[in-house]
Amino acid sequence: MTDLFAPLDDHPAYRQIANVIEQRIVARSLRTGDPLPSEMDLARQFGVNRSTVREAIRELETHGLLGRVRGEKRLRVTRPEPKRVSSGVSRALALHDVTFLELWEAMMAIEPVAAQYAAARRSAAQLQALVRARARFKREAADTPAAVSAVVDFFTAVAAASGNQVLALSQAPLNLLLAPALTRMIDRVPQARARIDTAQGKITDAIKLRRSEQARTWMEKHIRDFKRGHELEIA
Amino acid sequence: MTDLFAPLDDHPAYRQIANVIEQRIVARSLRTGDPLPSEMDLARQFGVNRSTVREAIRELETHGLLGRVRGEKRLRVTRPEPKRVSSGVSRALALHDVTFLELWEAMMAIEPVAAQYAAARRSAAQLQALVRARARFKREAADTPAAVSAVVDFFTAVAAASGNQVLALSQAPLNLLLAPALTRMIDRVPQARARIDTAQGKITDAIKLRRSEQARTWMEKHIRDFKRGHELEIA
DNA sequence: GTGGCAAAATTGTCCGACAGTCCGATTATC
DNA sequence: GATAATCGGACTGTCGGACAATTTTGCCAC
Repeated sequence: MTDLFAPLDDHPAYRQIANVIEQRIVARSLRTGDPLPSEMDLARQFGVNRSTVREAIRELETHGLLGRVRGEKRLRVTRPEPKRVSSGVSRALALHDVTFLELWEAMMAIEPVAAQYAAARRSAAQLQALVRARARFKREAADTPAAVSAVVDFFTAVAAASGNQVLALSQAPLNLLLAPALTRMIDRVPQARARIDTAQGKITDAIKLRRSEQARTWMEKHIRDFKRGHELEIA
Repeated sequence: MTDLFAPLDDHPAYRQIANVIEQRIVARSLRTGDPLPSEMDLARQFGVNRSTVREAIRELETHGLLGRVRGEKRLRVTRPEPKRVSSGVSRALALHDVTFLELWEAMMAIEPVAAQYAAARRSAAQLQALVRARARFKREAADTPAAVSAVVDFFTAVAAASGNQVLALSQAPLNLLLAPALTRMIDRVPQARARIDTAQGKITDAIKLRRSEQARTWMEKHIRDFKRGHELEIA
């Protein structure tokens, strides 16, 4: 049944090095903001060639664990930004051909809860961001890509206002997947814009007034509307 | 407010190349399973050195867009596996110092919904996986790391059975974050194991009998228990 | 301390090389 | 004829060295 011998996978050097550095970062022995030693230095320390170190570094860089502040040359330890991480997730999901229904169900699970916590915990600045995203949607409603981007920003702002990083990071990939679906929908369903505007208004008000239950309920209605819109669109 | 001009970041060649290949993959012009041309070939096509190509390839490899089947030498286009993707997310979250409460709130949003859909849609095989994970927990309850891993597997099996890839992928990082918290808790709260066992039993039964509402309710109770356990633990 | 400047260090890219290994074709064996 | 052993080519992982462009650093004058 169970194999007697596990296949031994040889880790190439660049992967081993990446792992070692990654563990240092996760263990906080290399802390956020610390500059990384130079490539030559690392090569010396690990006893490998600089090319090998570079390949290892690329790995960590794409994970968002290393990065450089603009105009600077040396790499520093960075905290992976939600935006970067979530774009990877949504690309993965896109490649797995997720259906609109799958996306919708996940949104239905997350967004209302995020709205609820946002009402309870939003800061003034977070409310501001919400209001701005909403204003932008009103202002640029005619320009489809801009309008869609404003909707995405609105959701992002709600998630950020929830004060819960896990929710925010779980939600972020959904936005990126929503964008294309919403783009199609918003152009083909005439009443879509008005309904989005209404819902965003109600949600914003509830969050402003710290009415958790209302925020949650309106977000639910809002998301439900997306499903109706999608059904109208494909009909 | 918004800057008029975005700072133009000069993309190094290896990043540009990575982007080009990535777009080909996302656009499906390179399809899953296709072998990638050899490094030398790519270098020739892009007009750069092989070292540069290699750095580009590392990026795509860590994103899970490229990989190789064991024992094979050439890279192939791969679909990013949830496991790989979610480990990146959870590492990001860990580095952002998420609190137990944040994690718990997110679990509370996702897991009950996943259980509900699982009851409605699980296949026989998926139910099997669930039952097996549960059995493993009972069997290895004494061995803390094994028990924790069994709990994680149980949650993963529920999410998989939900038939919703988005939910599954949103849930996966939560598991990885849960593990350390659960490890501490399970050892310090005597009744934890019994309560987990009860809850898993109820959830499994509900999913087996396709009782969506019951599955959801019991999962909610189960997750709530984690919070109580955590409060007991730190008390 | 501040500003300016030249030297040293660092990154991005290139070239060439070599051992180990995988693959395909050819040849040897039953 | 089918299978097994063999061989050469192709490819990857790693190495060493090199060079232009740019950043960082050390130093000096103010």
